[in-house]
Amino acid sequence: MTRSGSPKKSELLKGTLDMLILKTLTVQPLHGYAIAQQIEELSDNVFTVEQGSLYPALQRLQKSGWVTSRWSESPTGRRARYYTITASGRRQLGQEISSFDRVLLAIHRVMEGA
Amino acid sequence: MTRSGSPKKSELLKGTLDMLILKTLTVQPLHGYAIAQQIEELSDNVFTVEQGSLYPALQRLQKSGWVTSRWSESPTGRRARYYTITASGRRQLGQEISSFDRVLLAIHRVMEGA
DNA sequence: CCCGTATATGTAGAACTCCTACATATAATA
DNA sequence: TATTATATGTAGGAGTTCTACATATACGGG
Repeated sequence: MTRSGSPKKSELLKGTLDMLILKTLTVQPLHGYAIAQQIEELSDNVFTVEQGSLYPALQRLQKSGWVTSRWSESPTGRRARYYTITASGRRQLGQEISSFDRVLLAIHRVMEGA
Repeated sequence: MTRSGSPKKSELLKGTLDMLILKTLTVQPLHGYAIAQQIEELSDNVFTVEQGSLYPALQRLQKSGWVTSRWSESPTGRRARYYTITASGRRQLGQEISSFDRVLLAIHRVMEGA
C-alpha cells in the first residue's frame, strides 16, 4: 500500500464509502486493511481507500451499530481489528443501496435531459 | 420553491451538482433559479437544489471559467443573472462525465463482488 | 544483520461541498 | 392586503474525504 509513485487514482464518490465497506463485510468479517484492499482490487484499482478515510469510517459504522469489532490475529500473524456487519448494518446497507439507485436514476434523467 | 410542508427529498450526491448544472446549461443559457427548477423537474423531484448550494456552485463555476454570466431580465420581468457555458466548461463537463462513469462502474464492480 | 517494503491501526488538520437559516426584493395571485 | 412564487445572495455549521504524520511488527533481499 505504498503511495509514493503510484498513479493518481480517482476520488471516492463522497458518501459511498460506508456502503462499499458494509457490502464488503457481507461476505465475511475482515480487518480494516483487508477491507481497503478488497475495495481497491474489486474496483480494479479505480479507488484508493486512504487510512484517513478508512478508520474514521469504521468508527462511524461501529458507533451507529452497523458493525462490531474485536481484536484478533491476521493471517500474517499481526494484531488486527476484525469487523463484522450486524443485522442492523445489513438493513442499513439495503437502504443505502436503494437510495443510491434512486439518486443514480435521477442523475441519469437529468443528464439525458429526459 | 417554498420548502415548508414539502416531502423530504434526497440529498444530492456530493460532487455531482456542478456536472448537473453544466449539463443543464448545454441546452441554453439560464438564470440560477431556472437551473434549479430544471434539475428538480428533470430528476422527477428526487433532488432539491438549495439556494445555499446553487449560488456558491455558480460562483465556483464562473471562477473556474466554465460559465459566464450577465444580468438580464427573466420571462416574468424580474432581474436575473443568466449563465452561459463556455467552451472550457463543455470540455470540463465531458471530463466530469467520463470520471463519473468510471467511478460508477467501479462501484458496481465492488457491489457485485466481481 | 540491516534495510526497505508490506502489513496494520490510528490521529490531526485542512479542503471541499452541501445544508440550514437568514436577508432582501418584486410580481402575481387570492 | 397578504401570501406565494420568483430571484439572488451570505453566514455558519455539518459531514466526508484527503494529506500528512505517528507507531509498530513481519518478511525478504542483500
